[in-house]
Amino acid sequence: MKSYHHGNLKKELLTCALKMCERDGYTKLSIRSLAKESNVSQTAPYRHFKTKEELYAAVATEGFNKLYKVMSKPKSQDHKKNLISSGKEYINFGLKNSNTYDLMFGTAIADFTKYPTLFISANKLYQHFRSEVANHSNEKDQDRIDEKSINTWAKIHGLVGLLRKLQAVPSKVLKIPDTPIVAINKISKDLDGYLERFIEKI
Amino acid sequence: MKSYHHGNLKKELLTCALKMCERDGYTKLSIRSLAKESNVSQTAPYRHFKTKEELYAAVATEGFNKLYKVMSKPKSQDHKKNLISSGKEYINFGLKNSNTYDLMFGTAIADFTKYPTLFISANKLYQHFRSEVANHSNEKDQDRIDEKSINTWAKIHGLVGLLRKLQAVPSKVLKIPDTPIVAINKISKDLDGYLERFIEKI
DNA sequence: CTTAAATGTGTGCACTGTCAACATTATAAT
DNA sequence: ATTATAATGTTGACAGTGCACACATTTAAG
Repeated sequence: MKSYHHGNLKKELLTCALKMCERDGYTKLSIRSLAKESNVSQTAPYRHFKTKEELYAAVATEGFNKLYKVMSKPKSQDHKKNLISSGKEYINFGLKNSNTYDLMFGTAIADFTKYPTLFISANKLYQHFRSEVANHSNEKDQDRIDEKSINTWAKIHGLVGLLRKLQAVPSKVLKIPDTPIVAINKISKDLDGYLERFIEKI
Repeated sequence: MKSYHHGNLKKELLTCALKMCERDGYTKLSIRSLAKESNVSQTAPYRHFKTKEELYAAVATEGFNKLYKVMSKPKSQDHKKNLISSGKEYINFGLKNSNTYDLMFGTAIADFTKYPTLFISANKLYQHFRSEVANHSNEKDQDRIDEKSINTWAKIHGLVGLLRKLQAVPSKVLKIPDTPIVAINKISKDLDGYLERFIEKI
């Protein structure tokens, strides 16, 4: 016997959306399918998410919060190790939650500043990351810290993109020479060593 | 007086699709709107592109060819300058053709190997880029060249993503402290210097 | 206790990808 | 040259989509 009013629909929609997004990709996540999977009428979600982009933003926010959580786990005193560990967590997140990752770092949400909570969550993550870069590089100049942070982030982010292409590709392609696939495949087999080497150069 | 058969519809659809993709973004590029804008019936494009993804692949292929063209322009004997110039061309392309860029490097087309011409075009671009990295770094070991290529590409690609976020954001946000936006804004103001510095470290 | 706000449902519109049936034209086989 | 066939175009239909509107029910504020 269910009541007319759900009571906690927004939260339930959100967790359901997260699950669906990760399962099917955000392009398949529709407001209607979300409603159906939550056993609620087609237009009920509109009471909680005014547009589809707002739903996207909510899912992405959760993503940033999750990623922040794993990247800000208690760390050692070894700043280099910390940074490497964070890098690994980031890459791992990008590979395991690749559909949510798309939403967070793709172009589905053009302007983050339209969604304050999303903006804040994303910034919190950046600030944490930046502080780790600062600690490791032992730098004082703020501009240099900024640049190093951007450098490092850009590279890890780019790497995630490439590793995902690798995942998508049928395995027989791994042997076709002169493709970026073989190069990235080599890296993926020694990700730890790779990270070590490139953090060295920050 | 137009005849029943168009004669060269495929090519015309493709150029029209390129234009529409760049103008409105690939999410807005629908087979039906493409048909309408080409003054042809709703389902006519299906004779030339079996699915929407195949249309995407065709547009992306054109994108890779264009990018290859600008990156492989005749160069000097100075390998470092060449690489910097290529990097600039890449970034410029990503910012000016940002919607096509999404299609080329995003996740709209999961598996490139399903579309041989696309796969070939993308690989040709990579090979050229890789040769420039090899020339500049004066390296012989193929694995190292691969890694340097991936490094460099990942970083430039990541940078393009960040610069695009910057473009999307309202200008007043540029001053909010502790955001990646201010950091990337600083870099964008001296892109040449930035590229110079980071190529130095390859 | 009444009234307004919040939250749910149902219906409808314009759009989408894709398919099947059909019309016309170009091309290849005889 | 005629004919069969393949290529290319049109029409109509189906299910799914975002979203706006009117309506129902419940909650909360006065």
